[in-house]
Formats: sequence, structure tokens, C-alpha cells
Amino acid sequence: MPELPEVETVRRGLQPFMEGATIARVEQRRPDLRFPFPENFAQRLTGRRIDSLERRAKYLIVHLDDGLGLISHLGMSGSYRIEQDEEETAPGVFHHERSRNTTHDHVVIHVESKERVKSRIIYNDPRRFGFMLFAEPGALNTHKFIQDLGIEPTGNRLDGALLAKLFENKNAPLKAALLDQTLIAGLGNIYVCEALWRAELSPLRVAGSIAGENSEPTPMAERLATSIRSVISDAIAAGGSSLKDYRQTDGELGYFQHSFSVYDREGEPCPRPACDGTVTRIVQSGRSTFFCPICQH
DNA sequence: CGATCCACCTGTCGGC
DNA sequence: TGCCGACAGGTGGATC
Repeated sequence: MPELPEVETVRRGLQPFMEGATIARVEQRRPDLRFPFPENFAQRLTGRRIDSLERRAKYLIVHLDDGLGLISHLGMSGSYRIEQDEEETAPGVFHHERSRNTTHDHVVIHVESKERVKSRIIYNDPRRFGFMLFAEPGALNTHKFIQDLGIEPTGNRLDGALLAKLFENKNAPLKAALLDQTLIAGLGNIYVCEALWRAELSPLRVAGSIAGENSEPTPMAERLATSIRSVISDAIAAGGSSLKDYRQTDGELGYFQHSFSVYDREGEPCPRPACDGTVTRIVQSGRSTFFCPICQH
């Protein structure tokens, strides 16, 4: 599930428990996720204080007090949750906590805050497409998975002119160009579909066609840049999207899935006022694309 | 170099 | 019920 807004939601959920806290113990319950864990994974984390928690594209980066960076990617099905020891429950009072599936809890990080509050930060990932790696001190920006990432679609740096420049001479369809993490970093299948719908642009259109003749941004490039920024910002504000049983770190569901205009809405009427199109599903480079063939050109 | 495809996993859902 | 195939939020790495 996790695209940029979901990873940002996870970062915000973990931050109060991690920043300034000390790692007391790490349980690594299997040798690998998508990749093997680094040598001495648990040992190198144990005893460290956590300086800060950063997000870059869909990566979470935990900055430790010795300069080490823990790079965490959630893949398709990774999630974090927080657990704390419950208050003493009165005898005979049945505790109605939702039973949790702990089958795929692969890493448990035991932390203690400055106020001596103890928490467990648990990484769960059924499909194990996620991974955890180290960036050695000072080497984060030259890490092979980080160094080629493109511009963040948050803030206001991504405008029509920059987008036109990025897509200039690209023959790939817009859908593929928007998913290319070396151009724009953090968009995934859902938010690409949603941004293209907002911009009234077809996912099949050649990416280079939105760049102007002499690098002048076209109205299409301006619309797409605005749409990308708005859909990402709206999704972050809603706490991301919950698909399947994905939840935020506090167990709350994100709400943005209720705001999808086209994603996973095959056969429904196009929600654009005065458009009588039907949301259609096609497959592009092996993945579903949802769009309205009437209003998206 | 850039552009395309596949592999990596488990779980769920719909159809028969 | 049960079985089987299709599909799911991503992307590194192989291959052309």
C-alpha cells in the first residue's frame, strides 16, 4: 500500500516514540526480508539514541547518534505498529483488545524515551518486499538506493516548468514516467492514477508531449504539476489510504481511500461533474491503470 | 547509457 | 464448502 503519503503518515506516527529515545534491544526474527539484514543488525542498533526520523520518497530513514542511518522501505505490505505495556488490569476485567496477527512480525525494536517510557516498535510485512539496510555515517546521500531519487512532489518546487523539463523527449506514456522514481520520487500506482484524472490527462499520452516546443511549460504541464501536488497533499492530510487491512501506527485507518476518484473504481461513473464517462481499467507495464477515457486526453 | 520486464512473497477474492 | 487463477500499495536487478 505504502506510497509517499502513507510513508509520511507512518513517519509522523513513529516520530514521538522514536526521536530522542534510546534503543534498548532489537529482536530480528528472520535472516532476511527482501534482502538479508546487514551484518550485526541488532548489535549496531542496540544502545544508540535516535536523533531524528526522516522520509525520502517512500523510504524512512532513522538517524542514530553515531551517524549511522537505518534505511527502511515498506515494500507492498510493510507496516509499523507501536505497543506499550498496558496498565494493570483489574482482576476479572476482560480485556477486549482486537486480536492481532503477529505471524509476520519480523523486527521488534524496544525503545525507552527520555521520560523512561518503554515502547515496542514492531515491523510487520507479510510479503517481505520491504527491507532494512544501513547507510554508514555521512554516506546516506551517496547510498545506491537513495542517490538517484528524483524531486519530492511535496512543497512547491515541482511546477509546470520543471515537470516539462523532466518529461522532455520521453517517449514512455505519462503513467510510466510518473512512476519513475528517478524523475519524481514517491508517487505510486494509486496517486499517479488520481493525479492524471485531476489533470484531465490520459495515462497513455506520451510524456514528452506535455513539454512545450522551446521548454515553455504547456497548460498540460502546469495542470499535472498542480494535480500531483494537490493529490499528495490531500492524501497526507487525510492520513494516507487504507487498503486491505493497512493501518497507521496507532491502529487508526487512513481516510483517503474514500476520496479516490478513479483508483479501484472500474465501471463506476466518472465523478467529474458533467462528464458521462465510465471509469475504465487497463494494464500498463503489467499494472492496473484506472482512468476516464472521455475526459482524460 | 536508457528503456523494459521479471522476480521476489503471502493473502484475498471471485468464479465455478 | 473447496479449489484455482487473478490480482494487490514496489522496485532492484537482469537483459536488451
